Parts: sequence; structure tokens; C-alpha cells
Amino acid sequence: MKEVKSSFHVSCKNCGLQKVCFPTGLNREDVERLDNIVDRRPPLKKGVHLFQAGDSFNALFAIRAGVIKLYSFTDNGEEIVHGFYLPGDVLGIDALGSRMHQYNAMALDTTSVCTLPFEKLNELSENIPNLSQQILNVISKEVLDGRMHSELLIRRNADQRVAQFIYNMSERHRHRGYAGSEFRLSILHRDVAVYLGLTPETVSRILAKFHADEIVTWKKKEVFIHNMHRLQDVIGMHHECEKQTIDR
Amino acid sequence: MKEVKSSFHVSCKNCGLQKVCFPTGLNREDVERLDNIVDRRPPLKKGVHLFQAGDSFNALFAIRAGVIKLYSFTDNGEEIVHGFYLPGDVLGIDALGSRMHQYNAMALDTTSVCTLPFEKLNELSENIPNLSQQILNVISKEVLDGRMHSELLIRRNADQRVAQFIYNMSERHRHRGYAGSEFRLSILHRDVAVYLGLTPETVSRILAKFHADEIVTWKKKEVFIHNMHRLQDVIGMHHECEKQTIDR
DNA sequence: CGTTACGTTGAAAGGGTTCAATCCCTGTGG
DNA sequence: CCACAGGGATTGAACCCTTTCAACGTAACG
Repeated sequence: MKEVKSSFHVSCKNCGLQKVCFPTGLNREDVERLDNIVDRRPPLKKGVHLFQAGDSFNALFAIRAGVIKLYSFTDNGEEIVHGFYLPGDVLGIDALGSRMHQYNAMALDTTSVCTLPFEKLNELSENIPNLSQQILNVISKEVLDGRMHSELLIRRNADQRVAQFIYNMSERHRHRGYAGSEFRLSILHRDVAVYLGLTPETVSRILAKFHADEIVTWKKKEVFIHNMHRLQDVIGMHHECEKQTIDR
Repeated sequence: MKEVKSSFHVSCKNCGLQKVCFPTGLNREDVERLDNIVDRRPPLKKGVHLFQAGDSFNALFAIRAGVIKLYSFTDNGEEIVHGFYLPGDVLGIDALGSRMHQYNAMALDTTSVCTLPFEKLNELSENIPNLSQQILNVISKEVLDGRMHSELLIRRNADQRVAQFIYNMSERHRHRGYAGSEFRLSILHRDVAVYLGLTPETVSRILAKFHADEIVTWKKKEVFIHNMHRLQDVIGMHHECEKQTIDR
């Protein structure tokens, strides 16, 4: 092992996110081939854009560390937050049709990203059948995510939205091998409010209530879920069986 | 011309929806090849399901005539309407990842559908480069549609939602070569309400107001837009330039 | 011609927003 | 090292839009 790679040069093979990210269901050899087309760059600093609406599309991006906010603006300049992308998530699907990014992607914290040049990915998928299905999976996740977001906005009151958001984040962390009841979340309450279609004031009041009720505490950037059971009760979940992988 | 084909046997080549549907950007010969894999069946009667959540996925569907409602239910049994599919629209994207339909698709009126077996479509797309991009376009449209739905739900009040819905329907009809200011819409107000995250009562009141203000009349299944300008004003649109293709 | 589901209209209640003041954390510069 | 600035978070009170509940009207279907 003669080359010492810095942390942002971890290969797919050695990446802990394989189960969440792209290579799911690929064999060792194919992961190697995927690895060869991946372009890794120094981390993005907080507040920097990975891409912006109007940028031409060249590649999909897989998050290795950090958080990315995908957002846009309405005609009258109000911000819309479409989602938050965690390590293992794939970003850039919005540009697949028009070959131009439709939304803005901003790092909310120091964020490392793997770049997957789309042309090379396509060439590769001609030889790796599982890969094209994998691409469909990633896209499909994006579609379902949008639908779940709509569902949240239509049929849930403010309490339920906030509870569902925290619960989803918990599941996503758990799915990545972290503790589901205690994690760091570098997302402003303000951004969560916009994502949930609420005002920052409302979110603040609800978090205060959850804290007082000893359900969840979210102070600074640390989330503690004190009572998962009651959190699920707020959402209206039936919690017979513990498992259920909801992602983004 | 020795074989007389009934109306639901129109070939892609002779279909008026080419610009809206799949074959966009394919040459004459490729359309022919696509045509050969398309499976056409007798129309679905009102209330019949094209597919239901849990059905295994075999094919994408292109609407030739009629309307399809895509919907599901929340954990506590409330209906969620994800969208309405008009002639030229492609349905079934929700199943691309899991190979199983996630939602229910019901005909709201007598509806003709072209079935595009997915395996055959994939084989074909290996030889027709434009076709795979075309598939991406269709998927991408689905993603963007979901995001636009969310945007509607987050940042618009009831008046604006109803106005936007009618305006979008108008654009979609216009895009298909029909009059944009006067069209038939076989969608229950109740379903629109669910789609917009409102109650039927609210939608009813708003439509009454739009009628009284001589902006839009929607009685029975006929929509008349009396004043497109004021409709756009309700939405908050800037209407310098008339064009802008918003689809679904 | 009756039944059923959809649509309409009214009045009251409630959940979330709005507006405004204050607090608090972080980062910056003296 | 401390003071200050600025953006985000918090808290309170009034308001308003949408929902809810209930009653009635009406269109479609057998």
C-alpha cells in the first residue's frame, strides 16, 4: 500500500455506505469498475453550492459526509426546500430529463461528495445489468420521496409533520449504522420549517412542547429522542413491529 | 387498407399524441419499432383500476384517451391523490424501483391505454439511443411533477391552489391541441379537493366565487375560463409572455 | 321514481400565521 | 479577551383562513 489517500479519497470498496448508496447489489468486481469512474474532490464548505438551478448536468453526486439542502424559489421569491441529503444519498436526479439542474444544492455543513459522470455511468451500465436497475432504484427513491413529502403536507398537522421529520431522520441515521435515538443534525430549524410548510415560530413552539413532554429534545445541533414510542404516537403510527425502512 | 382497426388500435405513427407521449424525438423508423411492442386493449370503464398498489410491475402505460387518477391511502385510511393523467401521459413510473406498483390507478372516465412492456422497452432502447433519453424524460417529468405538487401545497392558499389547478389543466389541454379556455374535465371536485389538500366544501366555495367573479365556471364536467388574465392574477403569475409549458 | 353519492351553503371553532419584542449563540474586530 | 453585531430561535397576543359539522339541494343511476 504505497499511496496514502486522504479521507475524501476512500474507494467505493472501502466505503461504509455501500448498502445505502449506489453499489447495492453489485459484486466486488463491478464495484471496482464503478470506483474507477468516480471523481472525488475536496469537501465543500458550509454554504457552498454543489450546483445551482440552470447549471448544465454532467454527473450524479453521492454524498459521503455532511448534509445537502435541495431547494428553489417560487415565482414571488419564497424559498421551497425539497429535501435534505445525507451520506449515501444520491443527488442530481432533477436534471436527468432536461440535462440542466432545476434546483439549488447547498452544503449545510462541511460536505464530501463523490461525482459520478453520467455518460461514463451509462456506458458502464451497458455492461453491468444490475447497475441500470440500481440507477432506476435511485430515481425511484426520488419519486417516492416527493410523494411522501406531498402526503406529509396534505394530511398532517404541524405536530405530526415535525414528529415525522424527526422520526424519518432517526430512521435514516439508524439505517446508516448510527444510533437512531441520538444524533447530530446540522439543519437550521428555519430550513426544516420551510421544508414542512410551516413557519419557524410554529416549529419552535412544537419543539418546546416536545421537550417539555420529554419526547424529543433538539437543541443546538444535537437531537435526543427520549421516547420513541410517544414520538410514533404523535405521528399516528402503529408500532407493533419495530422495523420499517423509510428513507428520506 | 384491408384491416379496419377500431379506434383503440391506432398505431403510434397515426396517433395525435406523439408530441406529448413517448415517441418525441424518435424518427419514423424508430416509432415503427416502438409501435410493434405496444400492446393495445379495449378501453377501461369508469371506476376500473389499471393497476393497484402491490401489483407486480410489467409495463409502463401511455394514456390515449380518458383520465386516470393515481392515488393511495395514509396509514389511517385517508385518501391521497397524487395526480391526474391525461392523454399522452405515461403512468407506472412509481414501480420502476421496486418492480411493484406503489399506488392505485383508476379510470375516472372511459379510458384507453397503450401498454409498453418494460422488458421489451429496455431491449429496444439498447438500439435506439434517443429512446433511453426519452424514458429519462418521462421519469424526470414525474419527479418534477411531484415537486411542483409539494410547492403548491406549501406556499399557496386555497384560492391559489384551485386557480393553479385549473390553469395547469388548461395548459395541458392547450398543449394537446385543444382549446385552453374551454374543455371537458371528468374529475370530481371531491378528487380535486383531495389532490389540493383541501376539503370539498372549500373547493366548492372557491369555485362559486370564481364563477361570481366571472373568472372561471366549472359546472358539471365543463370548464370555461372567462378571464385567463385574472386567473393568472389569482395565482400570482407575471403574464408578460403568454407561453410556458407546464405539464401535469 | 327513488336511492345514493356528490355538491352547496351557513355558522362556529380552531390551528397556524402574523407581527413584534426579546433572547441567545456565533463569529468578528478592537 | 471582551464587546458588539447579526442571524436564528423563542415567546406572546391578535387575527384570519380553512375546517368542521350540519342541513339541504341536485344530478346520475338503477
